[in-house]
Amino acid sequence: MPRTDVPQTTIQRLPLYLRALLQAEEARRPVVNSVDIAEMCGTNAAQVRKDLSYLGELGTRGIGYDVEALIAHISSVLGITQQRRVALVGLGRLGSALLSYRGFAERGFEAVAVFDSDPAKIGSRAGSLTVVSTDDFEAVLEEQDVEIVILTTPAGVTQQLADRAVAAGVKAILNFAPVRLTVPETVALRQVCLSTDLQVLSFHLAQGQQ
Amino acid sequence: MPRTDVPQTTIQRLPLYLRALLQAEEARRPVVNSVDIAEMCGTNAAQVRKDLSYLGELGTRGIGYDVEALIAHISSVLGITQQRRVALVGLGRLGSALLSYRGFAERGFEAVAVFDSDPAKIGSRAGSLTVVSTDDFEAVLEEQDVEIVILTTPAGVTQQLADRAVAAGVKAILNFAPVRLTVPETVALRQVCLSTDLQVLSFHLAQGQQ
DNA sequence: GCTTGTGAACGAATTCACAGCT
DNA sequence: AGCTGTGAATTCGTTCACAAGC
Repeated sequence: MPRTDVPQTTIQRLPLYLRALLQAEEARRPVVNSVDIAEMCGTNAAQVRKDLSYLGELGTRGIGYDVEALIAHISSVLGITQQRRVALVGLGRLGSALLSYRGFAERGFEAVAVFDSDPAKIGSRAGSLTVVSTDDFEAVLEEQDVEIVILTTPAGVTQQLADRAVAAGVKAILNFAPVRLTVPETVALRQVCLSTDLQVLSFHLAQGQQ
Repeated sequence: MPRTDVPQTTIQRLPLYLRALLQAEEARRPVVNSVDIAEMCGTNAAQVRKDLSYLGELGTRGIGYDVEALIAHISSVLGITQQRRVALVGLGRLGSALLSYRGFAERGFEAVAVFDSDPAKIGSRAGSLTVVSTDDFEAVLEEQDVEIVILTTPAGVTQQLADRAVAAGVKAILNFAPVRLTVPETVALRQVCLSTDLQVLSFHLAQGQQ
């Protein structure tokens, strides 16, 4: 089970494969082969086989991959067999959208705390949760045993909140604020920049029209 | 001006450099060097120089890069010196959040149409725009000369809307729906999957706790 | 002296092609 | 016969290290 030296790029494709497999499960297909998965994901079969081979010998030669077993295995590698406790910081429009996004809950991510600094929002309801002041950030993070923090806060305060989250023992951060965060090596960090994608598209437009 | 063979990875970093440069401009710094940019972006200086060298000889040896000039040049390569006309499809929570996101307007992306299929929303106001029925999709896309379509629609209808957008002459699509879209080679496509990032973080958590 | 721009070295990821199993 | 798993080949991207220029 050589989980450690799985290439970064492979890890990023695992959620994609998982989605394809869940579709196959939905369609009551017991088995799929690498060509099927590749078609559903927009990659090629060799890539799929190579990626899956990093996780072990999961297929059967001459047959393909057992859908149920492969779902279980990928879920296990991604660490989503257990619920992951998530806190959302910043209940603006984006924060609210993420909080109500079913895709998170479906993949085993459970929102257990919502923070905001706006007194008008503190104490109000957000889904099944009550909005908490960022004054109580560390205390609630520890109390709720939060593993992942999602930041949708204004750029200026985000690094500081990240630092506090790290100090409170949070081990993973998903940042939507348009700033480059610095965190210790031991903390996993993903930065999502929504306007980057538009700019990349714009580049291709500029190419196309010469 | 060898814009064509700029590596994909470099293109993805250009928005990052641009943001750093805009910060430097804000701070009234006339010149920055590759070390400065690297620090602001969390990369290394060699990477910055190599990336920028793909766009031409933009720096001055012994000095660095002129902030204003470099902003202008990167903006030009990214094709955001002109306004880009964008349409949003699907005015759910995520759609609303994106519509009100200042980061888009700041980078030259102008929302010129908003679509939804919900009769309750059609005709209502969204920012300065009126929500239009997807029945009128093609007509309005052409009339408004839309270049980029952002899809935040339910998975099931998304491919179909993408096809219609392509048929209406749209040349770039940003897809937030959790489906893999198929579009012609000539159309630029970016897929954003919000739950992928959480799953990648979860993988690292699973690693950490062994 | 300082900093860019870039060939060359290196490393990582993808693709190929086929041996090995069912 | 069919499909996986994987070394080998290739492509792609990053980093090094230094010559060229201010």
